[in-house]
Amino acid sequence: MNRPTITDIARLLQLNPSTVSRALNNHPDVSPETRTRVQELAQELGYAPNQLAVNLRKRHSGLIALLVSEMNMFFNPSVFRAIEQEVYANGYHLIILQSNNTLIREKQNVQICRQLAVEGVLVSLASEAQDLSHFAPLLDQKVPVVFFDRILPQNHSCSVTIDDVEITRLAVQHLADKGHRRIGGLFGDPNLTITRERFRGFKQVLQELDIPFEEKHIAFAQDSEQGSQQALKIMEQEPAITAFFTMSDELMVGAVQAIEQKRLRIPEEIAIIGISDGFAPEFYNPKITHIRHSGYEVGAEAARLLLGVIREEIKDPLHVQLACRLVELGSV
Amino acid sequence: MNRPTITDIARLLQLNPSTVSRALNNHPDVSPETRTRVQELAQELGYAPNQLAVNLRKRHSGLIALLVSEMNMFFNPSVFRAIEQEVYANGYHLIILQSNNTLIREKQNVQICRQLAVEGVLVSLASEAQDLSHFAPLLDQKVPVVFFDRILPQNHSCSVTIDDVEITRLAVQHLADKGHRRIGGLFGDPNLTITRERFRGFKQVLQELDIPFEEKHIAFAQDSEQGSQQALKIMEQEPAITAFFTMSDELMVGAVQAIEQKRLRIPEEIAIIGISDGFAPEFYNPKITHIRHSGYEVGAEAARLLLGVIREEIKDPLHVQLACRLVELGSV
DNA sequence: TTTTCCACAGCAAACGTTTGCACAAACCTT
DNA sequence: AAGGTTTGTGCAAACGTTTGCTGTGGAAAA
Repeated sequence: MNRPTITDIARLLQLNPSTVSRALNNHPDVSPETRTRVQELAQELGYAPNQLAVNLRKRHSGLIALLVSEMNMFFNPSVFRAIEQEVYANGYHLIILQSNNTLIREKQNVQICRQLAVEGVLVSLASEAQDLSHFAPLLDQKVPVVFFDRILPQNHSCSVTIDDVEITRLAVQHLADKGHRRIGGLFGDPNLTITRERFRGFKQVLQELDIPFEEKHIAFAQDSEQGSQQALKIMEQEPAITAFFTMSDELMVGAVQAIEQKRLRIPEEIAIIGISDGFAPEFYNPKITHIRHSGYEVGAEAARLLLGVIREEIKDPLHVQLACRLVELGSV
Repeated sequence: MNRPTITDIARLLQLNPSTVSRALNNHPDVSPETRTRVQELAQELGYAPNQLAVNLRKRHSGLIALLVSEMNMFFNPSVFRAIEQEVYANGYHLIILQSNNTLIREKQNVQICRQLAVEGVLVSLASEAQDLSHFAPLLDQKVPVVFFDRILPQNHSCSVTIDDVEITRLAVQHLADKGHRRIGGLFGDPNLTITRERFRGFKQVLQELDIPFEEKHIAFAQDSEQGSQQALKIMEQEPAITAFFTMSDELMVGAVQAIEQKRLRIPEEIAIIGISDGFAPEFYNPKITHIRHSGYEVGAEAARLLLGVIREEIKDPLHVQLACRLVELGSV
């Protein structure tokens, strides 16, 4: 037995499909009597509108796309949850497209968005993306786009990030307050704005504190494993290091591994401070002191902005920077 | 400037829309000459088919839905990645629906699937779901459904799980091999089949090993926090406990917290063994011995099954149980 | 009673594709 | 040269809704 359509209901009730449609949508033009007749029969038949037809007719899809580099355990679940909730609460559905950090996939994903007639796009850029030209197909069609987390500075759409310079300032300042002056720094993919900003912040704060910046104190790494190796290398080249700053949970995990491998005690022999929005700092003993920012908030804010743009409540590109705070645990 | 349609191209080329359609779809009925003429113009205009219209006409959406309780860091990212990749590689798109573990939301989500005419559904059940009656709307329409991870036994669709009894057997056996006979057990939501099965396995293995089962050695908890409290309670009621078995990463984290709070050393004073598919066991020092199963594999297998059913390559309900293995690290 | 207006329902077109069928021209058969 | 087949294209309907417009009957106003 096939799904009933509006036309089926119309036939059964000796009505015109248009009347049935209006009745179901509570259009004022239809009498209360027919309205209930229609709605009751619809209920009885288990009628559900064919969204495909509605979409075509209304020329929209009810879809919002999330373009993301990849799902990993460190950042995304909370961001993701926030986005899904916000999007769902507003009657849209979310479709996920991963780029695996490649530009080609990101381009394809943009095309997919266009084909599916998504009504808005949330983007956390692939690390390969050096500019935003591949988003032109969407922007040309006036599809609202909001960038978050991994963004590029030169964007004319809304964006949501955290204040990367401020975040490193908080971290390094805290280390300095505790007397550390030889500070190792572990940074992520140098292609990402987020990395560049945090690195810039790091250098800036050192300068403000009159601590000389040294190349051999810092390193870039793509993941935990590399982070661990780089941390080891730093400690070997400069045994006088008394503290590590790590710009992400992944790198923090790597650094702790290296420290444990060196059999150094935290915080007595070496301190470590990170940036986190997840559970990772709580896993360790002592727990890791870190600057906390909320992935959930980033996601929620990004989704809210996007919905605002879709509803045309927001006209101009807004660049939101979320605040964060120092969480003192036992690692410094 | 609006997006060009097939009709636009037809007009420009003095052709019928149907011919253009066929040309674009490489239908053999169209001459090579017109085919290239059409395709070149399409290229030039940046034509992309209106998927909404295609969907309506073809009566499908190209969408696969993922119904999941909620995104948390412990299980889902890897499952999720696998699913997205598999689904994407086969030309479908993924839409995510969270139930927040409530039955109401799960019912709504089923309705949404029906409305959007999704072509297949992957389900990890909400803990409130006691039966599968609310999936009837989908099954009636012959929409392929595959259950994974959190399933119910009485299902007539495909399912992918891990062998829960076997997994606990491996764990408890390992503890016993190391001489432990007073073993605490931490279990999750008792409404879930996964919990029941693991609990059943736990008792069964104890019996096989001639270890008496005691109520006060075990507890159920919904999250890390509760897990920690319950572990404390167990240790206080029964100080002779020498080992903990935890059925999930969340609970393992809770148990370790409790153990650290009691200032007991792992593994000298108390052992712990878990079940994991993630990084959590690696975070600790010593790393936590655990039974490893692959979330990625679960996701990939579930997606493959679903695609098989969609393509009608798989006719009968298949119940796949994935293998797992003991990973000996330092906690036992 | 006639006019005006409103409430309600129907008609038909439209959204952009796809596809079964018809048809013409060109190509092979004998 | 007549018939049959192939090749390429067009026609029109269909997918299930929504919506501007038209039209009707009856109530209210004159």
